[in-house]
Amino acid sequence: MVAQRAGVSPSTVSRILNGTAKVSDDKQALVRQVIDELGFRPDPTARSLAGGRTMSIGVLTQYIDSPFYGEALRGIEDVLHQAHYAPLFVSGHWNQEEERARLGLLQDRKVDGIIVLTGQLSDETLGEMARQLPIVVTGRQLSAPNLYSIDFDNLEGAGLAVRHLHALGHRNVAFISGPLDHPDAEQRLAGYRAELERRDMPVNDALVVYSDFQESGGFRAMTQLLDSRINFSAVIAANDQMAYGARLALHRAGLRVPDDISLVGFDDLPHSAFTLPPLTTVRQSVYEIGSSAAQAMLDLLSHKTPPAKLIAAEIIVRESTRICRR
Amino acid sequence: MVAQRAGVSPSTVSRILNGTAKVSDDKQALVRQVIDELGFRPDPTARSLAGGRTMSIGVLTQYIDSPFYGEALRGIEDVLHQAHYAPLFVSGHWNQEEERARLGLLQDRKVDGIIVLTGQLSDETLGEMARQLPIVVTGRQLSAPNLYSIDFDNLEGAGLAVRHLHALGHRNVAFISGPLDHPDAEQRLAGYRAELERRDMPVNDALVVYSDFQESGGFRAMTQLLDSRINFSAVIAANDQMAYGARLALHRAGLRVPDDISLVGFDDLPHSAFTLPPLTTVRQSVYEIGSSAAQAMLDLLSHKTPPAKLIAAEIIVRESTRICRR
DNA sequence: TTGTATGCGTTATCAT
DNA sequence: ATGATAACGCATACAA
Repeated sequence: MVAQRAGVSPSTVSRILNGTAKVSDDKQALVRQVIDELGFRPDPTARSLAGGRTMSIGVLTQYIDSPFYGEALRGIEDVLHQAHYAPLFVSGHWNQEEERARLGLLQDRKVDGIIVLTGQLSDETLGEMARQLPIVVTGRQLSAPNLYSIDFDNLEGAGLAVRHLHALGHRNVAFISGPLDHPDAEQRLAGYRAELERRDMPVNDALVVYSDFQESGGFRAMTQLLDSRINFSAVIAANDQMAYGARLALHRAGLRVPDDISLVGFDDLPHSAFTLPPLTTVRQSVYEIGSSAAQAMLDLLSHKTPPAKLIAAEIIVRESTRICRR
Repeated sequence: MVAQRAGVSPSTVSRILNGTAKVSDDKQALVRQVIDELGFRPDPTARSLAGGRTMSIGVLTQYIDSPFYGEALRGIEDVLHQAHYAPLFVSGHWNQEEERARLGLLQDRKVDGIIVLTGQLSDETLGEMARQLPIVVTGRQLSAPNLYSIDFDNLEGAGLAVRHLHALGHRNVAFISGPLDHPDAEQRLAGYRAELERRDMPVNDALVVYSDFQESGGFRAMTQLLDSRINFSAVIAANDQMAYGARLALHRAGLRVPDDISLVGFDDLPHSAFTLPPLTTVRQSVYEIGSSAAQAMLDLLSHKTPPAKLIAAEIIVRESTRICRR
């Protein structure tokens, strides 16, 4: 510790930096002066070894370049940074083994807590981990000590889409689902079905087709729907990316949106306001789920109980939907 | 070191783990066995303090959710992970001060090297930092000891776009540029101008309009171009996002793409194959710039000289361009 | 080839 | 209120 050039002991300096105990004002001032004369910066590495806290939070995402979760990462980063924590991002690639491995890496690096964005780990695994360090997880609804979960209101979101279409007079509404091992996909599909029943609209398994949340998958799904010759006047895609693909497939088939078919997406990606036609879609604040998750982590870290929270959905009506004319 | 339950000294274990020196095969085997009996994992935190290496590489990006740089992050992550390094991502938000601050954070955390994705720092600043630790930077062309730069061939990329349009008979080609303090923007514009001159096409400042690399900015830029009543049959946008916005503005103005106006973008974002019409665009492998940057960092770390590299561009011809019929 | 001793920069536990 | 000292978990220089 170069700062004992101030003529005091290392511990005194440490106390000043951390506010651990009272230090007389004169020494306080002296040390602070020496500190910025020398441009001294405490070494987080050593701090971790000694103090046990690394001031970093592990964040398990699936793909670091996911257009969907990207905003959540930003929310996490913003909130954490204010609290002088640094996020450590790792990717699980929707693969259980990889998720496990990366989580191990995070534990090795002694992160102070872990935020898990969805993923495929079992609730038990998460519960066990929570005994080691605080966990915040999205896309689930479970609670355990030291574990906090926060989720989108996917059910409501999908319901909103159906309601909008229903109000426009649509009755036969198809659904392009994501992969069912993906919690968001499963919930969105459930929300669609529930709302259909609530409104006495036809619930028909043939109206549901499964895909992969990608543009190309949406294209294939739409093609499949068209080929099946089933009757529908509107389609809901479980995310915007698939909606883009579906929209192109419709175009290739000579069908116009929204004149022939109404289309609604899910997520409201930045691009969606600029597609042709601009896409009607369900928006959930992905940024907010990130920032709330980070805030919850901060709460957990200071032994406060974070408030329960469900991120609201809203429907953004643009030009890809219109009154059903059949 | 619990592993001295194997009856050997801590140093021996350390040697085995790091391959620092020869160890007899029998002890080798014994220790390894004890290691995974105990499920022992070396603590990176302590390793850093003692060894001086943190096995982590700082990555300065601008926005963690940038649709453009996202793939680069993935490339970095993939390569680094194989070499047992972990990336530490921080965002500069296109703001010099923030970039500086975040870089400071990285240095504090004792990263072994830093990868800078573009940004606004001066070459000098970077050069100085390179005296402290290895730096890899994209979007510049500078060389200094311990500093490696890698870049897209933006000039060639823009040239490719012009050449494609020229071959289709277009002569009056407008250009929607990004902000000029952005290196990529500046180079792409220069490439456009150079190719125009090379082919004796009209170089007219009124054909160039400046924007912000966002969809909304592309919309405004296109509107501005249309309002100016200048004559052009094709437009190049300096990135795909602005092309999307421009495309919508064209539609609002009752102009068809490609029938009335040809449009080419830049970046080939995943969405671009699914827009209406699918977008002709210049592709550069962003993933590759990430992976190459990471590889270069690894080379620097092992005191090898990374090969000079310029990431090639190619034009992806889809349906937003066609023969000029004026 | 292997063991011993020392140090990395800080926090924490004692004393004082 | 402050200082001395141990400890964090490993790497490394040196000795054997």
